[in-house]
Amino acid sequence: MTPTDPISALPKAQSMAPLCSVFRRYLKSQGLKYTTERADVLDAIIARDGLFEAEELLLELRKRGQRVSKATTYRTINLLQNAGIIVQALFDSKQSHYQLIYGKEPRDHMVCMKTGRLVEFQSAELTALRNRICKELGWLPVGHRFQIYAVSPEGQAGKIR
Amino acid sequence: MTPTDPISALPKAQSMAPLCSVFRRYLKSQGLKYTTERADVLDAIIARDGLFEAEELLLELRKRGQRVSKATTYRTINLLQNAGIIVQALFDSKQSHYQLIYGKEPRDHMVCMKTGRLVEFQSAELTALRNRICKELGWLPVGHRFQIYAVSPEGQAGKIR
DNA sequence: GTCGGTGCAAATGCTTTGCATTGAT
DNA sequence: ATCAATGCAAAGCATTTGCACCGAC
Repeated sequence: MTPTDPISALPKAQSMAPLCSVFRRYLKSQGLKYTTERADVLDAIIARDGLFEAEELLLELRKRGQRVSKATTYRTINLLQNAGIIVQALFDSKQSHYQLIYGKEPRDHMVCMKTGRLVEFQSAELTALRNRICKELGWLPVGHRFQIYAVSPEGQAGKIR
Repeated sequence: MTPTDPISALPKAQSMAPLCSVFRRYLKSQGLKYTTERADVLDAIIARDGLFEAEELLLELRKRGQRVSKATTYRTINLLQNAGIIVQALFDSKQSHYQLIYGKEPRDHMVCMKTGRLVEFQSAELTALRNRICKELGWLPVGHRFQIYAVSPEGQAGKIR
């Protein structure tokens, strides 16, 4: 798979410029403090490397023996959104789902309407199209979210339902 | 604007095969009843012809002098989702937003990160890309949701903030 | 030493539900 | 006539907030 492939496999762990310093810089710029709790939340997010919900983060933190309250976790999630490090993702769910996005191509999602299977993918073509649409309208692209609803091969085989 | 345009203007009111009969058929298939309340809710949705929230629907219904309770409105919204007539749309909002989708090309959304302005658009290219991605992976496309985050011309001009 | 941060528990607000009554087929 | 639908009010549940104490800079 090459970068020009419409669909490129996801690297399992994408090593990044230190995210924590990005967060620290954002906090400083806002006159806010970089606390251990906030660092712990970001670490837990990095450890998951994929979609997550607030409740899952709390579990991850507990598992790591890091004690961060529910309130602080939610507050930190909001800060990370403002910092442009994470974004909301996934429709059709009661709880908010988030994904790490800073410095990455957006990861798009494909959901099977029969089995519920969720697949992440990346499409350089989609990003290019998004940029073209923005350019035509005079907007400056920042990011996007793309979710496909479809029926997976298993779903078509009628193995479920 | 032609159908091959990446961005085609939205028809102001797209006349459709009778949506109510689609709904009625779905309800019958589930052993459910087509009540006046459910018809009223669907009518109100058709009248809006765009994004809406549950609360807005209630107002629309009141305006039309149709008395449907909040509970029934929410219940009908869920039925319409199951029937594939409406879907959820838009991230980053506390309330769920829905859009009429049955028999239409999906309408995509572009949100300005400075001013909050929301623009709807359609892209045939995007649908084609979606179909291609599905085909490559052996999935059957059903629909999609696409939301662009960008800065509008006004936002770039710094008129806000 | 100072503010801002944290944790707790209570509050909020959208959405769902239980139950007695009403109504579509 | 029957069985599901409605409306109301109460319950649920994810997320936010007020406040007293705590800790990073």
